Amino acid sequence: MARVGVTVERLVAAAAELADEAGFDHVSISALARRFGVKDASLYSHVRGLKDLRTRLALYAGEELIDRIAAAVAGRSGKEALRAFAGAYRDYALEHPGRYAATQIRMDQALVADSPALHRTAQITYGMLRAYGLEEPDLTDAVRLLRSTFHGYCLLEGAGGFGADRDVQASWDKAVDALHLTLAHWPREQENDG
Amino acid sequence: MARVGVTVERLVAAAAELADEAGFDHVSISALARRFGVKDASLYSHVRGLKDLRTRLALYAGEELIDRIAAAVAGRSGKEALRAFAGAYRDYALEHPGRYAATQIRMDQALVADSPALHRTAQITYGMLRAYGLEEPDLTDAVRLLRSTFHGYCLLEGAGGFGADRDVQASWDKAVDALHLTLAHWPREQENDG
DNA sequence: CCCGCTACCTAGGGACTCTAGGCTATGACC
DNA sequence: GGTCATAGCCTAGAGTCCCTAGGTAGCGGG
Repeated sequence: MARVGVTVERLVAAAAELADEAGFDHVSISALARRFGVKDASLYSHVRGLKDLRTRLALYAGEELIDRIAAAVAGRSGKEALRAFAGAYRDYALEHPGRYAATQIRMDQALVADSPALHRTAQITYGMLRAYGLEEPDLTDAVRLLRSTFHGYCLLEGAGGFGADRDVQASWDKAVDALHLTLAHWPREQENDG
Repeated sequence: MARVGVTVERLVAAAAELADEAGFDHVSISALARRFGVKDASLYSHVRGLKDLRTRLALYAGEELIDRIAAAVAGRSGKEALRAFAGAYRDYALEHPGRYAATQIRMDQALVADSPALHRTAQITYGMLRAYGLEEPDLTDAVRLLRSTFHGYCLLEGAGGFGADRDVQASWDKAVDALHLTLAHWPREQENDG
């Protein structure tokens, strides 16, 4: 009985490929087993089950994503940093739709809390915003706005939600410009008279 | 053999409830059949299959959502309209997470094209933005930015993605204020020098 | 009244998750 | 170089789900 050499690492890497090829919700134990030429049941000695596999994939993808963002942002600040952040984010989401989808699943709060990727993400995002001179709670509000916009944009674009006859890259650039202005002129309380 | 009286309408309504209770991806033919006290196979005379059911649910939820938004926006303009739009959007997403998730699935392009809800959505959104005096392609860019931000915010909030110790409602209000300023001072080409 | 349609049924195939329990190749230790 | 533990793979089987094919019961219209 030849041993194929399945390990958790190879399993997660294969799951990542499979996610990008077939979509995140097509990542299944049996599909993965097929890919390794092995029976379903064999994978349960490496991974606790489908949920466990998907969680591992999510953490893996989250780390890849923040690595790319960190590399892009390094040495830049202000608008340059924002553009680099946004570009790296969107590129990853479009290049790796399955992995990106994986980063969005709801995980055990315990797992999320002590994930180093999450900490790095927060650190880098807050660091980037430092140039705009915001203070709490505006800082948190701004982070939420940025994350939401990036996330929503990539999801909608990936889902083919932008049907209009307008170049998406140009639209995205404009959105980033607009966000930059928003951050630079963040609404103060006295302006909040709408 | 007592007839329960299953119809497409009752099926979709039950699917909507089930989606909100158990999550969109727990909407299944068999769960629905159980709910009606009927065998799985019986539903296939009302609905072509799971995909068909989900598509119907998506269109149903999309119409509910735009109805709410239209009612909220009616008679308002500018910042008032933006706030009403945003509020109705987020309220729906939070009250009906399953239905909201349903609106985000990828559907047959043919079905999307002649969905009245989609047309109304576009109409109302562009109408709301008219107050800001934008012209194409800025108008489309602005619509995309708004949709992305609203969508991303609701998804992240719904998924428990906002862990920081800051009131989400206040954060949301601030984001809407920021978007208003963004629309009011939309970046022109000559400012795009960063 | 019975004919046809519709609403429901049984039966069954195929895919997937997961558990229980068994065999074997591999590497460590005597 | 034997033997032993364990890790890596297996078969078998239960349970869930989607979906098809073909059969039957209730209900309204001629």
